[in-house]
Amino acid sequence: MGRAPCCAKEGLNRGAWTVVEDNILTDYIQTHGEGGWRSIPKNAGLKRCGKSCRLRWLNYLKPDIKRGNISHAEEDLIIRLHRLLGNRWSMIAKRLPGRTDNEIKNYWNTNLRKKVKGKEPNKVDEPAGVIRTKAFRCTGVFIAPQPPKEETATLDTMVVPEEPSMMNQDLVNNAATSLESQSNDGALSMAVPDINSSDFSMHFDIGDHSQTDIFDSEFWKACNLDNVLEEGSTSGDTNDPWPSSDQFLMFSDEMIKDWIKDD
DNA sequence: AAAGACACCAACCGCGCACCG
DNA sequence: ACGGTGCGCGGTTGGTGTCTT
Repeated sequence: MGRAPCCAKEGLNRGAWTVVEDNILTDYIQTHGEGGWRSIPKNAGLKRCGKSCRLRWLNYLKPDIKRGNISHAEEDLIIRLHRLLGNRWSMIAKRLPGRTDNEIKNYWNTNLRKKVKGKEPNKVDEPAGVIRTKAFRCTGVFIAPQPPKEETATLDTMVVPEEPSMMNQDLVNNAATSLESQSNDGALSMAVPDINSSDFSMHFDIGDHSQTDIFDSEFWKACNLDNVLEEGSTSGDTNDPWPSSDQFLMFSDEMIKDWIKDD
């Protein structure tokens, strides 16, 4: 028995959406909210598949969608995240507010793939060392101190800002506590560092927690890393939260190798 | 100016997962 | 525990615009 199609294909419009269809869908969702995609075409009077409606809304009509002109900082972040995550476009998109997975995927395929391949000729589409969010295990995270000013941060440098306002001892303590409390199997441990120490660094084992868990974790929030990104914005646009290329949170190759180590 | 090649990107497709009864 | 349903994801396709010859 095959899988039932998501909707009957007969009598449905296909291809590019018209302005009228866009308006109908927008009006309907603004009135009734997102969700229930399968029922939207019928209720809104659209001759479209529910999936198609969802895609159109999420990738094009949604009000907070930022279109076009992917900045240098965004491009930089996409490359870095792709290096970490591979083709996990939705995860990458989550770190780029206003950008959709489809847009990032297209941008990668049309612009960045060539660029990255050119820089790293031996790379395949899915770079070695990407974090597979399900199959791979992340066993440790190491946060290194900020490099000296004159030292240019590389793709392999993970940076945490020095300013106490962004990351103070309380936050670090809270981060450790919150992340540990999220570990229900006791697999996680973390040494709380002294951030005033000149060789401040944090290293902790995170057991079976995935990359997704890290991004969504209280730890990430407690470390105020999203604010760190905002502080680093270089575009001058207050809606553009993205930092300059030397201010990103990155993971060293060593860490990545450790994460993907098959145990 | 015309035709072919190439680039871009919106949309489609099929699969897997989560949820619910 | 199981099957059905809805949703989200990543890969792919195809239409359209732009560039090159």
